Amino acid sequence: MTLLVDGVGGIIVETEAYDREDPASHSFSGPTPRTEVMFGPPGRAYVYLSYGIHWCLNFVCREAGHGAGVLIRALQPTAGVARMRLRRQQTDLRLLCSGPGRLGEALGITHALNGKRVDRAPFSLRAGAAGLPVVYGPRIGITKAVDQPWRFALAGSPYISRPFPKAARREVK
DNA sequence: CGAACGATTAGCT
DNA sequence: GCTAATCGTTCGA
Repeated sequence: MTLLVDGVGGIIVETEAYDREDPASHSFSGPTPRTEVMFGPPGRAYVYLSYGIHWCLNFVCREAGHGAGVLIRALQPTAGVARMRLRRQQTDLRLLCSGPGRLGEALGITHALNGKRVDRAPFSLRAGAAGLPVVYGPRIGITKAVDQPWRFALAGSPYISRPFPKAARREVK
């Protein structure tokens, strides 16, 4: 899909899934002031601060109260590129949104968007091409549940945050 | 109330 | 490949 925030964004090329019974998920230990949005209705933005520095964007998934989400890890920039370059102080297109923190900075994600519906302004979400090859493998930067292959990406995209292991699986979605 | 810990990135080796 | 930067959240005392 194509994700825009205030008209700025691109094609989602990398994501990770997090679920309630998942030790790597913020929702694992139940609702807290930080994670309560994850336990609300689906289709909302869950925004959290990573390492005290980076605002990261997730979409709340599954039924209300479940506590699942998808971390948006990378975009192929297509809209508002000049604005993203300014925000990121970065000219290389491939380094604009290739990682959840970079993406957050490029799209102007802050805590103010936490809990907002992703089908309303300032968000825009639009379906893109179907039938593209998807690779999946281990998630990045976690220490628990490392065996869950819940990182997904558009196969061959140069805009993902890190390469996949050689053994990564592939399927057509 | 204090301390440890990150769903990361940038910069250097 | 390794590490500092940096601060809200969480957990134990």
